[in-house]
Amino acid sequence: MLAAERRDHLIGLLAREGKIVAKEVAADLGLSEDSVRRDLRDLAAEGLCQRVYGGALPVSPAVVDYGARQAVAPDGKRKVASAAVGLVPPGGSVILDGGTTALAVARALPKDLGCTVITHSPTIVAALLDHPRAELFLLGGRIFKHSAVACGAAAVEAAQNVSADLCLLGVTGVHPEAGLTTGDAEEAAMKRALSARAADTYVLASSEKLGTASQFRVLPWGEVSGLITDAGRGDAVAEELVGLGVEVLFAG
Amino acid sequence: MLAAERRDHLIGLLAREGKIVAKEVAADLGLSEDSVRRDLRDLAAEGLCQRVYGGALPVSPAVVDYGARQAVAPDGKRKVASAAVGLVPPGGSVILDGGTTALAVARALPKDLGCTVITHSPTIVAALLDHPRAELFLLGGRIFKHSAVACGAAAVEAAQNVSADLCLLGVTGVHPEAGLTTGDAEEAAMKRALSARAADTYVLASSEKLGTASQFRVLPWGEVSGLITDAGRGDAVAEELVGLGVEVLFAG
DNA sequence: AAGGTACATGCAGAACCGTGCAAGAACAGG
DNA sequence: CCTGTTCTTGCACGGTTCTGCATGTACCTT
Repeated sequence: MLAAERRDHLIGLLAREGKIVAKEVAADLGLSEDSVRRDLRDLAAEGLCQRVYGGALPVSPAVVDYGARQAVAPDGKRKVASAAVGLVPPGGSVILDGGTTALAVARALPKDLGCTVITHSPTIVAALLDHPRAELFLLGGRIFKHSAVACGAAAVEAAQNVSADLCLLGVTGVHPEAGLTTGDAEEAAMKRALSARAADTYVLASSEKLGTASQFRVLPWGEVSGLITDAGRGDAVAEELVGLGVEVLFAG
Repeated sequence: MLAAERRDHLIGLLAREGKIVAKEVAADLGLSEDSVRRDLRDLAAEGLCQRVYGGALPVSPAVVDYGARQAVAPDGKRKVASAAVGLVPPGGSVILDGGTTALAVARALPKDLGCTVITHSPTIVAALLDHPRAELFLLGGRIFKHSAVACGAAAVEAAQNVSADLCLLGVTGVHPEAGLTTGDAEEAAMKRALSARAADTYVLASSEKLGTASQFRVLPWGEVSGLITDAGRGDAVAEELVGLGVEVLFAG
């Protein structure tokens, strides 16, 4: 048994079983406990495991259930997200808004898609860390805890320095007359700033938002390229928007 | 069952069930009540649970998952983090670096502490979203996926617009001659930029980093206010640093 | 107040750890 | 092919830590 092979075995064991007992492993592999202990010591020094009395534990016990804790988006948002992913130009750049629908888009992005994602949401960044070919650019600023995104003057200013092919915007209200609205003035301003930096802006609108309006206007219909919704083709509000000349993409 | 594993189990149990009955747990795990009691005593001494007659309760019913979150950081980092939290001036501002040790600091911050936290790490932001009285400012820029922080020219530039009372810096190498080092040039530059914006800079150095050096220098000893480590008072490297005039805070 | 339960402490045996050392394997250079 | 060096491995040893039991005390319940 090669030393490196043994190390890999230990790491694998740790991931599978969640713990390592030096004595047991030594017996299994038919070598001395000293060697196992030495390996564990080395791994711990590299931060790959946590050495404890009797064996070792993963650095973070949470890794075991990591996969399970990814909450699934409601069906509607997932449909909208899938359709939105289709608009992202491979090799191009996209500005992703914050919010749960945009997060669904991030999660729906193919893992090996090569593109630049610009966002003011730390959550979106976290969701895309494991996309090796995606370039991430984070817009900083004061954090609005309510929606966990950067807003305010600094964030708007940071947005002035980027541009992109596409902007995917989440809103809370989509109304034929009121236009696109959201519940916070700062957020509305930020969304405007983001939209202004992209060639095309599409709005992510799961069906429950159609026909509703919030307090602060984000954009009038004239300044968005289109709307993505999971509402059916017969939906009254959607049809009204089509009548106004809005390009509506029916997802699902 | 490993001793450390048992401790984690207890913490998890406490978080899930809200209480621990020593007798039951001992029977469940098939070991003596003495061991369980000893563990509970130790946990209570670290402030991770409240010892009561018959078992244990969470330190505060409000923060049921506090202990569980603390548990994900290895012991050394947790100690360093606890000591670092003591340096944060209430009502003041602190620049928090990225990395697992800094994350441990964020998690160790009292939930109702009123202060301004400036960081280039989306992960840190996420960890502090549930601190209602903490003001968060995120420094944006190109995301380095390896360590999940914003780096590069834009991030350094963003840092120029902030200042703080304290900067808590994580590094990968702490060496008496080589100074503070890290494995990436961009990150090193970013750390320098952060440090320059704070009145005081303290380095978070869990014991396994003492005496090691990485490729890129972050700062020489003259430019840091002090170092926080969980190494013992007799540690050779720590003592050498004290001899060099570095203020070393022994957490423990 | 009394009985039972939980607790802290001390102790002994066992398990575990780090270190030093020597034997052997792998390897580079002559 | 031989030789010296380096690295790895297993063993021995002294020290540390853990564990269960016994004992006397503190606490809760009735």
